[in-house]
Amino acid sequence: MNTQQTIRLAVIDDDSGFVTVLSKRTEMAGWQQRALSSAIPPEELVAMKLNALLLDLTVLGEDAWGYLERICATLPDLGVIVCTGQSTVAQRVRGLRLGVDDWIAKPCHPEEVMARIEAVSRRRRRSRGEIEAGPVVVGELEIRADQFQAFVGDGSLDLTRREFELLQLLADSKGQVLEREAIYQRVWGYAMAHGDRSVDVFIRKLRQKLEKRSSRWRYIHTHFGVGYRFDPEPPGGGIAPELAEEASSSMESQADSQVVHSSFTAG
Amino acid sequence: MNTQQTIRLAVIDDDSGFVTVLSKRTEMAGWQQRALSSAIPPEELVAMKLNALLLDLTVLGEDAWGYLERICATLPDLGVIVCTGQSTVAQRVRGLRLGVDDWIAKPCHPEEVMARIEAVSRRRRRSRGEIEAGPVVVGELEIRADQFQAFVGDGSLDLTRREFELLQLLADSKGQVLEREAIYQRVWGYAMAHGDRSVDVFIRKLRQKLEKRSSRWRYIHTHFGVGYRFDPEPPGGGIAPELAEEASSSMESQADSQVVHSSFTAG
DNA sequence: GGCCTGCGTTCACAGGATTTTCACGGCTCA
DNA sequence: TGAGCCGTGAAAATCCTGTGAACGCAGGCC
Repeated sequence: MNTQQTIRLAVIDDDSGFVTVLSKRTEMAGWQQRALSSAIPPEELVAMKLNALLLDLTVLGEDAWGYLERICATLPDLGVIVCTGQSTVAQRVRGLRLGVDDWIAKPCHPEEVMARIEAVSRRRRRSRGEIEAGPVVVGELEIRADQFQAFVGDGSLDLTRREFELLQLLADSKGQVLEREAIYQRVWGYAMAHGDRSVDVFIRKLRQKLEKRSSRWRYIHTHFGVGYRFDPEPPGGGIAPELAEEASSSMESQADSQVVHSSFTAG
Repeated sequence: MNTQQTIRLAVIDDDSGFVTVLSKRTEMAGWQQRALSSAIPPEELVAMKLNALLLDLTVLGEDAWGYLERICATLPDLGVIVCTGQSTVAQRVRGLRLGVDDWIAKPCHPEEVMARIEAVSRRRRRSRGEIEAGPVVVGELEIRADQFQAFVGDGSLDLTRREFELLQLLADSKGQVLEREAIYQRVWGYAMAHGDRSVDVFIRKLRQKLEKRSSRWRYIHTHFGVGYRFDPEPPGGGIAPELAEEASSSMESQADSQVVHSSFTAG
């Protein structure tokens, strides 16, 4: 089950011997490694699309904890591994609670460091779902990821990049309620800032382009206080609004909630 | 967001001193811990619905590696942490590559062990796109934490956020009597003000949406002067005690029918 | 370079949905 | 039987979402 994965790794460490030895091994393993001599803003790390970040606390200097915290908050999907020569239990606990994934004591063997990076990165396999397959069809909607285009019934939708990625995510998670934070995380690639309304705005744009008439939204449903759910109503959907409420439960049981929950058994 | 996560942990270790100390801390943190003296089949672990498994390799004896491999294959969503007194780099690398998430050297500080378990669970959860656990099924009720949705028999319940979180807590504590303070603490995330009736109001809302009208409530039972208990079975003495114990999962039986009060660490 | 255009982001506000509070009456238990 | 507790309906307060519009930025064009 352990398919070889290509890992994009950045190392922040001034111990050039260690970095050199490690980079040789990672290169042999086919990883992409980037050596950084000092801390760089989390925003720049976002652009690097890393799987993992290995850093020596001593390089960070004064604001090491603050930096760690910003990193973990901004890039919750990034595997963060700290290595230090000396550290106390309290420090390690603090770091791990802050969001660090692993904490290694130096001196350490490159092979073990790599194994730990792999362990931490294993999760990436599934999280950023590989979405290359054939066209996705949901109701009257058809999404062609390869062509970067979506079609609804008669014509093609003219979607911008973000709109398309959002739609793709929604359609890919048909039937599931997605939290705003999760949407933002997966479409934008980093954590949502407090008070950010971008998701809402893009949902509106999508709705405008996607849905015909608007007594009730047809594809994108709001879950108050939570997020949004993408689900096409049963075809032929001429339910009168006042009847809809009565009918909804039985309706949904048939069409709506065939939502497969493959959740636990990933087998 | 909500409070810290409740972790369901099993420990396979014969070092009773270590296990005892750890269990005290985990209990204080509100985790559910189960101590096992020897390896048990992966299938039985599945039933425990664990977040994490902490094990000492030496307890496993001969077939330690085979057992580890089976565990990791059968329960890909379980966080596995190995702790050993002595180990070589090769052993650690082998374990980590096999699917083990973290490898800790003994002696180790309980607090750090817990922090590492948290880190591993956090990561596991993220990898599934914030999926907490598989669908929880209680009687005719099914709760999908990942989707913020609950289904009862024929259709899906339309629950608000608080309602859902309350239901989730209740179902997760099936059979236990929960004090109002404890409920409030764990759903709202902070202490309940004197005279606050919010819990009662939300219990009513849940009952309205959950239960068919009948003389007695079917799922949520009131314990006068104490709180509420969630149980699809008839209250008190519907089934014989020994059967009841058999029926509930082994993890839950230990806490079964005992009052849980608000001994939660604030913050 | 300067201008135009399209895109993504941010802001403010109104309308609604949800949550909290309150009052009253029925219920439980000593 | 009485005091305290719980269920309930509804008002009040709070919070969330939909929406229009403005802003800043980058790329294309003259």
